[in-house]
Amino acid sequence: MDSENPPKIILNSIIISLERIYGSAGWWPGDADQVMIGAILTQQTRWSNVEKALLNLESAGIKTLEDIMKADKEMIMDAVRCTGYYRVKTERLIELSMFVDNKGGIDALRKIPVGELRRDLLQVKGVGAETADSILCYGLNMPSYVIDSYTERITGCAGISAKKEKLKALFEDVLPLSVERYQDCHGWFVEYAKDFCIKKRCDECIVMNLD
DNA sequence: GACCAGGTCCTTG
DNA sequence: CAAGGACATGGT
Repeated sequence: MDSENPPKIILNSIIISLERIYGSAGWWPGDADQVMIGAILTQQTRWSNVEKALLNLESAGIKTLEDIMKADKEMIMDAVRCTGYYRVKTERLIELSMFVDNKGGIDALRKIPVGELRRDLLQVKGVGAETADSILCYGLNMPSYVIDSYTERITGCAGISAKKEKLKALFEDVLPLSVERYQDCHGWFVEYAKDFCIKKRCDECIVMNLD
């Protein structure tokens, strides 16, 4: 499409179009604990399944990472079964909980510089780039842009052939340094992908029809 | 019944 | 490094 234009120009056009369609909306609900738990559970799974699992956990009295550590493992597995990969996800929840506990709790995390905390999070088994950035951006309100496969698909479709790591840098370059902005923008890409890239076809795609 | 979902880790070439 | 498999349930 606009493949002769620089990536920054293309990305700006997409973002402007998406904002016009979706406006802003609190896209990932919940406090820091709920976001962190959800960030693990949503791996390779629909959000509706995660919502069920979060309710299951709550019914079992598990609402925080601290609760995860104290809970019976079988109890956690039962609650998160509906998100798939429930054995590995249970282990990942426990790993993350222990990490946060070792750091002194969530309030202590907020005092760590975002780049440093991101590196530390990536050391946790089961926490990859997207999960780490989701935790930072939506859970702790720190400016770390989240790239997922939808974003890679949409930008690729628009002629930006960068992989996830490069895309993160590109988005953070183009967007103003604002957590709210990062949160909204990532949400737009996911909503857009769900609305147009899957059910509908590419000829209806704004990305392919930028003016 | 096939195919995909708001990934990540581990093993191979 | 890139590619391929494993992890697993639920919805269309």
